[in-house]
Amino acid sequence: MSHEIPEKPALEGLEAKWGETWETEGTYSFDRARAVQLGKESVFSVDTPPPTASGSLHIGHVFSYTHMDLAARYQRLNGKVIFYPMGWDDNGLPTERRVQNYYGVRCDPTLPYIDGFVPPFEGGDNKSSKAADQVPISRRNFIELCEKLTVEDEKQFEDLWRTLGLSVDWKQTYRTIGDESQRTAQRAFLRNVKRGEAYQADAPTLWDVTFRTAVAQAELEDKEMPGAYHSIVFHGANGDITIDTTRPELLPACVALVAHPEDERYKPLFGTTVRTPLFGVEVPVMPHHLAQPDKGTGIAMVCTFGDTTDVTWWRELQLPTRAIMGFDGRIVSEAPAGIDSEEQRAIYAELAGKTVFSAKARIVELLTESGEMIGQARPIQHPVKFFEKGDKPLEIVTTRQWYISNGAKDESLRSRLLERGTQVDFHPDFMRVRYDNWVEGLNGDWLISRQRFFGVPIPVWYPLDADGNPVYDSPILPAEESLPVDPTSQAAPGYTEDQRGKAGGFQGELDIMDTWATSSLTPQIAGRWAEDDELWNLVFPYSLRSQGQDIIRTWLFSTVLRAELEHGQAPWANAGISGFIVDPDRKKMSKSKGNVVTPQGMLDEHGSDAVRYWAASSRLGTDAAFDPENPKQIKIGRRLAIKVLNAAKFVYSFAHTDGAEVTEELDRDMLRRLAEVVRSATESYEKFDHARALEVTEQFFWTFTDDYLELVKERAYREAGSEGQASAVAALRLAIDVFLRLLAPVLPFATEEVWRWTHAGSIHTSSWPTVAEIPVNGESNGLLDLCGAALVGIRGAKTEAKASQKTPVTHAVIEGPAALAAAQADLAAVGRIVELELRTADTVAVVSIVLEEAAE
RNA sequence: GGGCGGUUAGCUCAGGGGUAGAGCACCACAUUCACACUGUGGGGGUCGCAGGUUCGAAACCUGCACCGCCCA
Repeated sequence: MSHEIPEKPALEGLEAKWGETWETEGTYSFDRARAVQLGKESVFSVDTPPPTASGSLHIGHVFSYTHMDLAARYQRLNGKVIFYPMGWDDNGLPTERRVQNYYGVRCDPTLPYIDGFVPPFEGGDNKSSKAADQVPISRRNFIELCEKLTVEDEKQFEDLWRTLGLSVDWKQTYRTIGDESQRTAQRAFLRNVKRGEAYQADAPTLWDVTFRTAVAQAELEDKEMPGAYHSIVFHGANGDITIDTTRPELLPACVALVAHPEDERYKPLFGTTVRTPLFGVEVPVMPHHLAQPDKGTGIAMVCTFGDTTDVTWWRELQLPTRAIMGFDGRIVSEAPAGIDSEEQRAIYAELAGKTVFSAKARIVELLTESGEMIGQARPIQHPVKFFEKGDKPLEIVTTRQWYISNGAKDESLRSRLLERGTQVDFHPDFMRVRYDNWVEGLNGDWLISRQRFFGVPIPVWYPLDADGNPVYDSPILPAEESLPVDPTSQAAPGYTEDQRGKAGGFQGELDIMDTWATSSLTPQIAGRWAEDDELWNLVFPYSLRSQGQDIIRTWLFSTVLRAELEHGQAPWANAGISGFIVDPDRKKMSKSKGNVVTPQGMLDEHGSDAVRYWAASSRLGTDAAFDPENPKQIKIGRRLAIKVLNAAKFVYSFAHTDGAEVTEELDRDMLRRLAEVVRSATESYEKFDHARALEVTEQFFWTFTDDYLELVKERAYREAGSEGQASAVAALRLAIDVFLRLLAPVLPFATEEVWRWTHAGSIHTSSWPTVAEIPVNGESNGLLDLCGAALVGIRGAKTEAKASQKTPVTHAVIEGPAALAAAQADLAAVGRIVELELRTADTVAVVSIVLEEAAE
């Protein structure tokens, strides 16, 4: 049943109206039966980015998620069975931080659970508040709040995506903290362990002292920070040696001095030892190529650990460990090996318990008193490694952590990963280079354990020996059937809960997994890997991964890695990479600025089709400037959507003759042009070039309304079935039918509205237009363009005369190719020309035009 | 320091060896008969700079400058 054409069509309310209809009709549901029947080749599966359910969605999300939806909608119209799930990334640090601020609490795992706990407040301003003001609560209470808040966030996110018109199958949703995700993440991890791809190691680990957690390479960020060189004096057998350091507080952790092997100044010292100032610890002087002769005095002190170069020296020169940095970022109370005498211990005690900042100040005083520091500290700016979400510089501490091999130490794996990269079609292609660079630059395995609370538990236990010490080398693993498990609340297999923590018993792993360890498995989670083989085989490998360029090194890479380790193949055929949104002044849109205008506000104010048009007009991989004060592209999109409604309504107002043929030459030429647009738009969508498809469609649509529709409307107004009338109306209606489907991916609401005036079902489950369905196709004879040129001449003449376009013309002479004669009547009608004379010439020109005298 | 993109009209961008393009903005004109969230027309550019290839370069090559991003 078709709907009535409204008196005055409008965009307002279309989102709610059609969103509801699509939901009840199941327009975007994954049609599994059809997929099974037609086979995997018929399925177009999308690996969607689960947005972080911790803050708010911004305009950049709308941008890239629309790009993904355009591809899905095109493929759906093209007859594919679409598998288009949506997930929420709700585990991890961002959620913890948001919960802390929103409810004014913080997690203290040592506290007992409080039944019916009521947080001090709700709806904090989401700015970092002081830990001292937060109420400490148990891990279980904390996690309950995490779940409560993320469910609320996710509801809002879903509402926004529905308003935007994402053609997601809302029955296919998951949460990265949900049981299914935990089961998948733990299953994949267990298989990694069994194949030797996941392992534990005691290793220097980049450590964030604020969050008290280990940090992976992918989460690092360099920041330029002020620092200062301190010149301090070491004592050798043949005199003193001065070194420059920015970290004098690490002096007790000093294990060696290094200089470049070719550095003549220090060559004689290699192989000798020197004594550290204040502590008198004997350390070797050694050569290493990473020492920079031009930096400071050219000889550096190696501490365990000041920075990542120290780690390299420590490993390659096989130096001892004298760690002094605690997990809280304070100097540990016990002095390291080598500091043995009363006197030295007393000096060390002055530093113990101090923060890096205070320890530095005190040791400078001590060195100055002892005369072992030369001059004052000299301020410099230098890059310092930070956790990307952290506020304090990272420290390096030695801890036992879980790792997954990522090719950094395994050339065979690395080359396989590079190979997989070549098997994915990147859009645009140059984005592949970022993946390649990342893989080639990996220098450590993937650290996946995190000392946090809200995430997927690492599913292992450790047996305790007779002395009650954990035997890390023989972890106890759960059976896959028992997943998901939480080792902190469930007893290890073969043990009972009362053996927890007892000699001869077990202890559970406290750490959780890095959030990327879960989100790297989005294809497996959404496709129900190892749980629903039929579904899995239909959707994997996926057709498309869609994401932003900023997470190529994290999400894209880690997904390829997990797919390679688990399945030995690339996870997708295509990767569509969206650019990001920049301010009018070319800066990356910041939250503080971008949040002034919320996506929901944009959608409400301009309409979803208009916002989608804006996103669709940018190509993949291209950054888009966006000025919330003046959203030009959005307004243009809105105008297009309104034009679609009105043009269609106009066309449907003409008397229509069933089965009429398109006989008039002008009508036939318009259809030939339309066929060319269909061909071109199809080719563009096949290449994931939605912007090009939109451009060619839109351009011809305006030609269609401004020129063709004007040229034939007088003819179309005539009595039904009269000379040429039926031809015009048949051509108009066919063109609208085709245009609607060409524009449906970009303007799903306006096109659906119009489509239902004359069709029973949804436009979105109709079929993509083809050249074959247009009865006239082939090369255009140029008639429409000739008429367009003649129109410009006529209109120009009237504008020149400051006359209305409706002013009648008593006589006009138009030159042009002889073909123009085929449209003589239409030209005369649109120009209101009583007597139109055509003369043959190479180019179109209005030679003379005589306007009727004004009535008054 | 290495890599990747970019630099075309006031703005946002397309194009890509053969007469410089679109939309917006601007200016002028029109105005109730699909559309005022309107229609028509107009002005506006040494295509970042310097070399080279070519009959011909905005496009291809080389170098440089500047902007952005990624990695050291």
